[in-house]
Amino acid sequence: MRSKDKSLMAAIERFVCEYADRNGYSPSMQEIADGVGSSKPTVYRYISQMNRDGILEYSGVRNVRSAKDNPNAARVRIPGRVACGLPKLAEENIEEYVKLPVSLFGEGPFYLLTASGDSMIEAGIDDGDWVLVRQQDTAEPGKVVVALIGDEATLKRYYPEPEKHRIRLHPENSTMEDIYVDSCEIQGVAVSVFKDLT
Amino acid sequence: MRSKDKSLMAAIERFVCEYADRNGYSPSMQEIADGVGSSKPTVYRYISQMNRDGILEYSGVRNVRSAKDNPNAARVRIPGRVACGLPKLAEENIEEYVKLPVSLFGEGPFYLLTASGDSMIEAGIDDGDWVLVRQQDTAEPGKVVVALIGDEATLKRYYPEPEKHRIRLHPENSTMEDIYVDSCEIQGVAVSVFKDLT
DNA sequence: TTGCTAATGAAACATATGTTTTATTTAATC
DNA sequence: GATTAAATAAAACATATGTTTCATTAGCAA
Repeated sequence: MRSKDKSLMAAIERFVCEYADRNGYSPSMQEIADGVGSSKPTVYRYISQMNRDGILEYSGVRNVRSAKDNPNAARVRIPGRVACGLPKLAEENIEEYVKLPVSLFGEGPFYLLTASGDSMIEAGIDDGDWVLVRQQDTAEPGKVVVALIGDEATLKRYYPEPEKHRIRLHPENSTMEDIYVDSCEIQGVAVSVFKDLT
Repeated sequence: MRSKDKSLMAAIERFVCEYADRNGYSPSMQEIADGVGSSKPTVYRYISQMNRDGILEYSGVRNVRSAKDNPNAARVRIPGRVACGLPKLAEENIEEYVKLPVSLFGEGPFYLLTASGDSMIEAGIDDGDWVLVRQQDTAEPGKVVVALIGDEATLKRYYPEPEKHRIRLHPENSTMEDIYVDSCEIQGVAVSVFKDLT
């Protein structure tokens, strides 16, 4: 019983990354085969397997990319800018994608919201600002989260109070009261604010 | 005597950029043709011409890219983060480059500064924030500019008062006084603030 | 060693893509 | 409107690329 060569897998992944990094586009099966000293069918089988395993993404001619090792830009989804601020993240609601440099904002998955209201002005989040949100369903205490309260998604600072079996959601606005909920769905953690000055 | 359709050229360039930005790889001739409502041979001829003209680079299957690398991403320089805030824009002082989507921040040339001090807190610019600056040596009244006062570069709101032969530089901090200068060198206009929330 | 199983690579195959040809259409000019 | 030259698009063509087939090879176990 033989098993597929792990070192060949690693070599393919490395070659794909380096080729894309150097040329800006993906290599062909033949080029990969030449690069790693194998044959086209073997590379094809490996890449198909690695695609199934999620190690890299393969979707047609000259389009194989490492799943994790994104170049240096994180893909950011921009949902339709709905007034209430509720992010509809179903694929069909995505208005556009942009890329933001990992070196400044870190790794995704991200989406962008436009902030509405003044509940977070003391955290520097004003009405109309863009908020870059890393999509995740948990958060560390004290982080600014996108929390689903009822049907509305809002930005609040997140303070779980497990000893009281509740969660405190803190608006960064001294004229507003904290909100207490038994539980809430976290849709992401705010990473950065983009404030237009023009 | 007819001449090639400039708007089709622009459409092809735009389609190529948007496709690449969205998908991460180049479109095929057919896809471009469908996208711009033309035919494959026509697109081929346009792209060949545009390649000769240096408008975009075409080098084989599924590899056509805008010559300006990626027009949907503006190249942004990040100078060394010097404490005093003075942007040293000589090429050798550039620490790194990042790319930011034109759709969010507009066209460059940009550079990034880290804000220091509290003179602009009422404009939402706090100590440690990133400030995206479009490099230019003039500004409209009321804009936040990077102004060189003596040897120091500072962020202030720009109010020329030509009738008094002076320029008023306004800190967005009510505890601070306006600064009046006869003239000052403008190094750029602040476009956006990136505020880290993590 | 022998037999078995799986991986491999050469070749054949299928498909996608790029390129050229050619007839047609379009727009400008007279 | 007729003439002309350029641009266009349909089709044919050529090539590159991906995919499958199949005989061979290589490893593993008894």
